[in-house]
Amino acid sequence: MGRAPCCDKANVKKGPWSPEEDAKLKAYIDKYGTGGNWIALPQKIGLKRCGKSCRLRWLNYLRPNIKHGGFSEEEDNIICSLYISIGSRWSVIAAQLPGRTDNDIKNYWNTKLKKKLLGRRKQSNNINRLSATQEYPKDPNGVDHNVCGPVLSNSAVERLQLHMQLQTLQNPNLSFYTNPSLWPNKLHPLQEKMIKSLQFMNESTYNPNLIQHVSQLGQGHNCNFHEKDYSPITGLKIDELASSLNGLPSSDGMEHSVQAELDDLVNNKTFGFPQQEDSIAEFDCFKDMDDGAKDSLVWWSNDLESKLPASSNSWDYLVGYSLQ
DNA sequence: AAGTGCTCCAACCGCCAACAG
DNA sequence: GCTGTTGGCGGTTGGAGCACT
Repeated sequence: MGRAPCCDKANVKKGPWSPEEDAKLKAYIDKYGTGGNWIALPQKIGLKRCGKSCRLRWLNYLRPNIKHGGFSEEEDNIICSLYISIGSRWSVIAAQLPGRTDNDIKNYWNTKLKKKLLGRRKQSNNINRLSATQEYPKDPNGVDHNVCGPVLSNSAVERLQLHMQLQTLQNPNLSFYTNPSLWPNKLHPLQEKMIKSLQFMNESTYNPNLIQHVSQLGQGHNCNFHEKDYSPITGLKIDELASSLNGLPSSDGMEHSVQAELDDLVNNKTFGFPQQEDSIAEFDCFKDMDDGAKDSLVWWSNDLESKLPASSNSWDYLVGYSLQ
């Protein structure tokens, strides 16, 4: 048995709001406020609308100081940076943009900004190919062991792709993605995984040199890594690379929740990598590692922590950091 | 001019967390 | 602690308007 509906669906009007309905709702709220109960409000003012619909109409269109359309370049940058950092948490993003609503930002992102930043050509095709055509071997228990394969979620891939473009635009010489001299001799399996994911994305944005570099490193993932194999990419935006990997599915196929990501970020924990050894062990390809190799996995997060000031445990810092 | 496809966005839907009783 | 109600949120849809053939 499902939950009771919030209103009598048969007796409520749906669809676009008329000017008269808008006027009624606005006049009432201006005079009395919402009364703390949206569900009861439409009855009080004689509107045949669902309370939720009234709330949405008020929040998105009728309340004062709402801006529609005409997003500035600065707002574009903020939206993009926050989307990369925290994903589709539109209410959080809207809170950083006075006068904008989450619905407006969501629509703007989905219809314009995403296309503007990622480009339309082949994006959907390649993303779909990535998610729909890849098949991974499973053991008899149905567990996917191919965690070294290109299995980033669409959201993670999209955010990563955006991130690459932004960083490359901002500082091509210091971008990990475009500067071969900054690549380590041997990539971490997760780095390889990330880059292999990019092979399925828009050809206009991934870096062929990087892909070639990965190919030259060999196809296999023996996962017998040693500390010396991972030269830290000194001075690079390792934090950004690591944060781009947020959303990696764990071995049970469940994606890291965005809330958990944000919590980790604001609490100055790892960027995309679990610090605890137990958590690392969840990745099947880490199971055969010796302790030293496991220890080497934390260099991304350690490097990040060295970059973050002690006072970075705040949302403001996170936003500022992502906008750098 | 008519048909078709695409874009945009207002509004809806369903899930979940918080809260009150 | 349990249950029902409400608010809040993100994903999705429907349709109006526009562009193209």
